[in-house]
Amino acid sequence: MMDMETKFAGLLRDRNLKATPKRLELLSVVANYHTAIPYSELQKELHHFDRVTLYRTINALLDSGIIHKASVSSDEVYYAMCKEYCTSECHNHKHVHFKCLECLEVSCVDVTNPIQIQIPNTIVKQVEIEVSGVCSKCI
Amino acid sequence: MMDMETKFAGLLRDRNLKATPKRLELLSVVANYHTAIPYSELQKELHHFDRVTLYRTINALLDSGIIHKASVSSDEVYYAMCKEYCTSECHNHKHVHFKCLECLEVSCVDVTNPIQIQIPNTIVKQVEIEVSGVCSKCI
DNA sequence: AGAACAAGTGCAACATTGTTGCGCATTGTT
DNA sequence: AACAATGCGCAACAATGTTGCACTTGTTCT
Repeated sequence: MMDMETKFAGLLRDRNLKATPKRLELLSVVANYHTAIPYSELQKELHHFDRVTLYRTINALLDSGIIHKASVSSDEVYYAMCKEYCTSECHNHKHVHFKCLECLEVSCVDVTNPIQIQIPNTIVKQVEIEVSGVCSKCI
Repeated sequence: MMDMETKFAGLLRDRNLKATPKRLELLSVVANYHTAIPYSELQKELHHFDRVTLYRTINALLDSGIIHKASVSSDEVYYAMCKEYCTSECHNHKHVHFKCLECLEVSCVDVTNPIQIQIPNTIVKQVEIEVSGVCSKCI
């Protein structure tokens, strides 16, 4: 089986991004974090990154659809790997973001039956759903 | 019929906030804007406010549930009046936020049939839905 | 394997926004 | 009218966003 690093390098090269050590490290941190990782945690784990490098690396990965952002209830920003193949134009997720109000963990939850939302006289292109509540561990 | 200013003063006093000219002016700007107002527009219309005053006024009104925030697709932040009676603990909206990708307007759209989301083994407390697409004017 | 080119990174610098403290001004009340 | 609680402007600092530029590194081509 292909190891993580090889897989990440492939993801990067597919999008014409160079597979640099910084990017591979950031991806490994994001991927190994059990849930969506808060920005502050990324900073902590990657404190040896220059602030600007962290900023640009995150942006590059967001733009190219390798990671995605989840900002539930407008406090801190969280990042997680994209599961499906996403591009800069279209982040296509069949999941919702769930934030536990107790432990503050944010996770991506797959939804079985796709959520249909129709708004009269409009074309709906993208739907983002952010749910907050209490997770199984905190009940 | 009660004029706007009197109505706004009532909203404020209900929540033990003083009905100051600044707050009344901000509320009138938010209420008279045809859709959800972007922060930059608030700044523009209220450039005679001190930066900190704008910040604290917005926060006070958010906290007390007189206005609410809509941040669709994580770019600029938008504000709109709360239609139902909200409190700091519970913003209770039966609407979704719709952002037109063409004209960039954000509006609150009422949904007729409430959206039910269930996640196994969790307690769902709040659901926020942000939709983007093309509005009727831009089709 | 090495050269050449395109892309990535660190540093410096500046802009914007968030946040707090404090003294003065204003509102709502007695 | 006067008092107390709250709101407001100013100053100051922190955090983050953003850009330019010089140096380094990954990738490709030979």
